[in-house]
Amino acid sequence: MTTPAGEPGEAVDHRKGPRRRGEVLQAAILDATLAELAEVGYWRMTMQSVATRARTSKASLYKRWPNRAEMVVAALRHRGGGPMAVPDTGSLRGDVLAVLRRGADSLNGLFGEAARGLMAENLTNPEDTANLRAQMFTSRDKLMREILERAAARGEIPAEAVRPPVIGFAPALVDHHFIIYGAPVPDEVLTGIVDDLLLPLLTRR
Amino acid sequence: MTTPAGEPGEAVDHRKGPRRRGEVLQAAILDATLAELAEVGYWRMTMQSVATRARTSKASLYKRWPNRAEMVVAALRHRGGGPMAVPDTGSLRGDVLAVLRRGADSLNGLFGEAARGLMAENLTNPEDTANLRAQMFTSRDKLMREILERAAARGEIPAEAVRPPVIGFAPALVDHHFIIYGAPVPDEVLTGIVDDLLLPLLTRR
DNA sequence: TATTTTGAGAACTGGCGGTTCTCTGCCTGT
DNA sequence: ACAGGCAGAGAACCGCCAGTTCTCAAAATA
Repeated sequence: MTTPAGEPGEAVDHRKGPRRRGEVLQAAILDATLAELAEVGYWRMTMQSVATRARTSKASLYKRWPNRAEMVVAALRHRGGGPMAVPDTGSLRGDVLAVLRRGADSLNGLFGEAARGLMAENLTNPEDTANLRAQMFTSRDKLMREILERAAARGEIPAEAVRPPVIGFAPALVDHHFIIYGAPVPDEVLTGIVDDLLLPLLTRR
Repeated sequence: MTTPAGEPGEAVDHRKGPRRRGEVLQAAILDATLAELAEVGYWRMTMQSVATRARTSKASLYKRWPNRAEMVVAALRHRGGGPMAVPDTGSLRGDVLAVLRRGADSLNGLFGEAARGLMAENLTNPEDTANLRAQMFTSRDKLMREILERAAARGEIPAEAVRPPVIGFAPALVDHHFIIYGAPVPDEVLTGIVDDLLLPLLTRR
């Protein structure tokens, strides 16, 4: 969130003034990307607007990333917010809700704005973004799996209930709600998924 | 600006063929839209390409619909394919699978191509398309509800299990798969949803 | 026949993605 | 210390498409 020179200031002609390079410039570009994303949203953000805000040129952007989508992905990664810690509330319900709430919170903010744009881009040319897609879901699935296995170890649910479709469907439904109805995803949706679907399914006998 | 062609300037009038109007023209445009949709897909279809294929002009398209999305919706409606009949296979599993398969088949074809494009458009400006969205889901939910209630009447499942989250989540998961992984949606995904999630959830005791 | 409506066709505006070209500041090797 | 080269700045440029507007003529109407 540093946003280097802040907002004001007229354009510094870096042909004369200090010229940034390498990491410094890269960071400035990514910060500008995040700022644009937050300020005008994915769809009003153009390569030119990012370049201008970072006080650099489009060419410098394209030297680093082949298109807007990859630049946005890099910006999100740059911001940090790595894989979330596995919650441990002591109960399956608490753990799952923590994961879903954290996911929903992300979608309600900057990440959601980006995700919305990237998803549309993905719908436009599905083949170009297969790896991005995979990468987005594996960490989440691993998280859910861990939670469920711990619940099984505690005896809260039968171990054989932890199967692939069960692992992924709760977050998928949150995604779906976000895609179809947009942000914010109400908390009732999350509790509904957990209490009406996931828990009944797992604790059946 | 200006450039009102002050002078006649020798117009090339090779518009000699019989000129269509009204409904005939409208139908030709919608057919051309469907053809383009099938041939090059939503994203390579341009207003110009549709106009050219229909042997008309962009102006005639914009006279009828404000943008590509609405034109595509009109084209799909023009093609027919109204609400599907409620399946009655005698078993809950059969009925639900019939609904899901029919939905998946739609997504695998022309409708899916259009839906992909419209969804991306929807992600772009969510507020402009709220009604379209609602219209798409209500009929499907009604269908599922009917199937579940019939199963409850047969005694296959407890009547109190038929609650809103349960009604909608199976088709939502099919959507999600389509959105994330594209078409075609494998049949194993459908049977997985039914056998690993929906049926265990409904028939638990 | 005279008039009105509507379609055809093309030019035009405006914007954006992406590329390329030139100029020049900054770094590095010697 | 200096030369050479790498890399960034800035702008021009290409292609593409959405959407608009203008003119002319064909079909409908009177």
